[in-house]
Amino acid sequence: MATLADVARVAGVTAATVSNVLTGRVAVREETRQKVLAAITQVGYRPNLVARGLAGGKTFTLALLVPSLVNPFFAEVVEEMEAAAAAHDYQLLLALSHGQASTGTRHLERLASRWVDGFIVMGEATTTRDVVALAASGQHVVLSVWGEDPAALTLPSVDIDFARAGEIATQHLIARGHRRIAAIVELPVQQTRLMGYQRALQAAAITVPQAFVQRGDSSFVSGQQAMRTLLAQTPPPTAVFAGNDAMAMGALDVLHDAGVNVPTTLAVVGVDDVLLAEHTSPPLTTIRIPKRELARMAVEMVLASIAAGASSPQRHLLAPTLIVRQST
Amino acid sequence: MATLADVARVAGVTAATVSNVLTGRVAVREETRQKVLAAITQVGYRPNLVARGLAGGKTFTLALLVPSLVNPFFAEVVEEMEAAAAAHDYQLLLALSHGQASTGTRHLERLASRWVDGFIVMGEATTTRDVVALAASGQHVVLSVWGEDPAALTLPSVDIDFARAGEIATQHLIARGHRRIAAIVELPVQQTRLMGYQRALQAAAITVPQAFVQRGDSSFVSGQQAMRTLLAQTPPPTAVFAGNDAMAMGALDVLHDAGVNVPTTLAVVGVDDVLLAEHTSPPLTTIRIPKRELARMAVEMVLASIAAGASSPQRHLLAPTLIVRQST
DNA sequence: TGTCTTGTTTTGAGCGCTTAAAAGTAGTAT
DNA sequence: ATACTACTTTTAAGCGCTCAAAACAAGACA
Repeated sequence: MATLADVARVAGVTAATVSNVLTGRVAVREETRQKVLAAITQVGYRPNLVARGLAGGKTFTLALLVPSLVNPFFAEVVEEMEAAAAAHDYQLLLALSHGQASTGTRHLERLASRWVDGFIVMGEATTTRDVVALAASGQHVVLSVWGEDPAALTLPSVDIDFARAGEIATQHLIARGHRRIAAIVELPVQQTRLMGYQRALQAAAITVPQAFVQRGDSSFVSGQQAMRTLLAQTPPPTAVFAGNDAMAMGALDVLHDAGVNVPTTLAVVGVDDVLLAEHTSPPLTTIRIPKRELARMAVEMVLASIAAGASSPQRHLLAPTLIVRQST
Repeated sequence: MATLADVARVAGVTAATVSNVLTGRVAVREETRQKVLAAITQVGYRPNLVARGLAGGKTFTLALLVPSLVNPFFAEVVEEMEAAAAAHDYQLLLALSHGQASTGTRHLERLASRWVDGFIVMGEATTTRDVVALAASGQHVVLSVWGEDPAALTLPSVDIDFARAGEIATQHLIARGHRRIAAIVELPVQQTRLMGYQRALQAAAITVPQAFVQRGDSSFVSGQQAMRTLLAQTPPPTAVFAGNDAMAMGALDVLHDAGVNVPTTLAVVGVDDVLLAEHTSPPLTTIRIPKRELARMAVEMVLASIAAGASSPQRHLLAPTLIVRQST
């Protein structure tokens, strides 16, 4: 691989001049510039980013620590983050905790060895203690989808207003005339959605039996089970708010098999707006999460933090929107 | 951030000695070793991997170029690759082509600036020309899920035997007594699956009308459309081989709405074995792709290539397996 | 003709680490 | 006491690039 020195030799100048041409930091006579440019293409020079990183203290790399890619939510957000980073000529170093905070911690330790310019840590892929320590050590960290940990409040973050998601979903059901509204949520992960659900009910002065709140684990199967339990109650609910689309789809499946008409007899609303939600029968009413905005904002925030040299602990809360289809 | 020199000062030795303790390349007296180790924890030293990369010529980073993460197949494979890489203390630099080969090319160019020790390029995320050039320039490249391009045959690769997938799916349908077997495939991407389908038919001396081969784009919706077209034929097929599960699910959906009994009147088999395949009604018979093995092999292969200094152009073809459920 | 400017290029140090070779430091054989 | 060995540690030269400061050139000005 050709180096700066090679280019310099061919162009008959010094390495510094070539560097000046490349960075544009210092003016270079046009004639020399052309000579250097010609030499660059002649020897097929490509800058060594490692050397540049060492000399300049910047690697143009962002570390992204995420729990998992099997979860399509994260997969989609990561996809967008990559695009956003690439748009700023940044590369993404991907680290997955695979659902284990200890794995996330280990990754963070390796990454902290002055590798990357900034960190985006999502979905509690490690402990709050770790990220706070990381930020305290002078690294640029942005949190995303981080839940309610008060210790994390000092760090910049961009989150989804999941309480609002639960609230507008439930408000929608109420507006449709429902009063016996059940919920299927995974706790503690979906705690805030549940709170939004409860807030909406309270605002409408509606009370529901304790057993109307069923727990799931965000999977299709758990949605099925919860729905069966809800159907067994007397009287059963006339509407169900599911914490995510997978569980909502499980519920739809059970209702279908049980011959319960959706939405006439029982309405269902989910959260996520996954691709398949449009194609269930009936098509699923759901809450759309602004994943793209989430991704872009997170990237912009770390980059801004890096550019500014310090991070202003801004906290953004992105609002979800209701997508009405035929399940309500 | 503390440096080697800081540690050296505290331990009362020279930087080289600290380096020797760290790398273990040269023996160090036990007493000195302890002093150095103590100094390391005292100053909270973490090696600067950029500097190490520059000095040692190895960055312990692998570049992963993939078309997209929205496709759950890639998401899952990337997840496994990350785990495999991490197990070898390697980090993954993620680059997505977002379905555009030109984007992939651009990524490759940046990455080639001596950044990474090796490359894994999947799903034709760039042109074969690019990867061949990359390998020719001395980089360690492993291809995966690369289709049939003869120009790529010189490069090491690990692929899925998709022809075999189409074949065993079709053989399964034939064994179930079907003879009027249709196919829904995305071309050219799923060309090999189609070939496997045709091979199985031919081996059983079965001929089907031209119109039994329908094209889709791997989406749920395209599966629906293709299925409607197939149902309109007289006589319609008694079995359908779909190139992936999403299209198979679309087909199931149409059959369900049309009141066609599955599998009695019409059998359906997909490819992928996505999580949801187990939960369709009826549960989908499909072909499972060994994603984990694919991921692990790809990583092992680049690492082996890096370790050896040269790449042996091994080509691995992983066999898929039939998962029989209730749709056939 | 000598001194300033202004514009352009070079010098040289340094980023933090690795590594081969040189220099010490015993301990053992002669 | 001297020469050899076997260990340990240090020296010093990079890896490829950036960047501030110095050096140089040449035209402008007095």
